[in-house]
Amino acid sequence: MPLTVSRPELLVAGSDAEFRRLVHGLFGFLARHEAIREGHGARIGLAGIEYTVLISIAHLGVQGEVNVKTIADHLRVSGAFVTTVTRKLQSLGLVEKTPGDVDRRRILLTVTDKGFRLLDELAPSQRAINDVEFACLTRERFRLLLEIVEDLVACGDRAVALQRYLAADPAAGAEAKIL
Amino acid sequence: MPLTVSRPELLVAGSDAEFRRLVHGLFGFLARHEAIREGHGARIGLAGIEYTVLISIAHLGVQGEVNVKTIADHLRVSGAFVTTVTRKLQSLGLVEKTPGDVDRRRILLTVTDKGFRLLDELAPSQRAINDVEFACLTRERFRLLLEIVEDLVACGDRAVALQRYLAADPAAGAEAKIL
DNA sequence: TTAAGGTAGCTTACAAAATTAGCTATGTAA
DNA sequence: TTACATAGCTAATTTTGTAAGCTACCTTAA
Repeated sequence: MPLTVSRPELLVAGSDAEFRRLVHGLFGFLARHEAIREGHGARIGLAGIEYTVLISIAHLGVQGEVNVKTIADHLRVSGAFVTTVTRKLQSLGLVEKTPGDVDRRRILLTVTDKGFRLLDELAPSQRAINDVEFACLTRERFRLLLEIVEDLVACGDRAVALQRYLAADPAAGAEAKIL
Repeated sequence: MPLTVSRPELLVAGSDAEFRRLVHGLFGFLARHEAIREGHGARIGLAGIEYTVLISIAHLGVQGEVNVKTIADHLRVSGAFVTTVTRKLQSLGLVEKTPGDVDRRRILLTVTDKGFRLLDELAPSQRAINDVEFACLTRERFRLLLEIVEDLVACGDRAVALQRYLAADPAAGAEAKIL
């Protein structure tokens, strides 16, 4: 098989196997994290994504106004989907949707008292489970990991941009060999 | 808002904001990685998941036999979905599906010459893009990150197990406070 | 100031992606 | 054998995204 990376820092004995193990590990961890979200939701009678939307509204609400687009961007799902999920949360009495005062295109999303009570109820087991999920992080590892991940996000953006550029170029294959 | 973790190693000035930033960053990076997979696929006329299945069959094939379940487990998708995608790849002449010889329930998946040619053709730009995506990884950071991620996967499994245990227990809320 | 064109946010209706459930065939162990 | 487990497939269902349309807002310029 051809190599999937060429930077020598990422090759071990000329092989990209370790590199691919890293990527696979990242996906594996995220899959577990999603399973745990699903479980948190189940504990309070919600689907994983419903719980995630609810707690996101609550957390983002601390720092400012939250509308449909805020949540869609934060969770990387479509706005239409946020419309659907928040309507369900509204019908359950956990979230309120009020037309914005300053900009009436925006729908202001707020968690109701009932919603907060539900999140409070969940918090103890959520903390216990998160503590186990991240038990392997020492203070130093936590600091390092956060730093690396934020750098990776920035590099990811640049990689997406490069890909877009190469896709536009008809002779991109040849060009890629030079890069 | 109640805290989502309680380990002091993960709290900064009594706040879990940095911790949540880490989790959000991990999801953000993976989203970019998926976008890049989509782009790799597009370059060879495949959807992202089709490209991913194709290259997974090729890579896993190096180490042993690959069947539908192998891929489903590796990519964490349902077996039924792998059935669908591999049928498409088969109809495109990129993958061969042959009933297993020793166990006739298993369907042996192999990449055809045409499939390998496609992957070879893609490889240069794939390498260029991956090099950019992971440009921020020094040798030492790569080593550290791989180590941390594999530990996190193991902790994730334990967290899922704890969650299952707490879900089964009616008085789990109280118990979680003690943990 | 106000009319016109453009943009942004939300929703509705529809389409696609992916899962679950149920079925058949094969393998395994009592 | 009989019973149970596993692999893959098909069909139905659920989940999520896309496209179109509506309303509200924001320029610009007459």
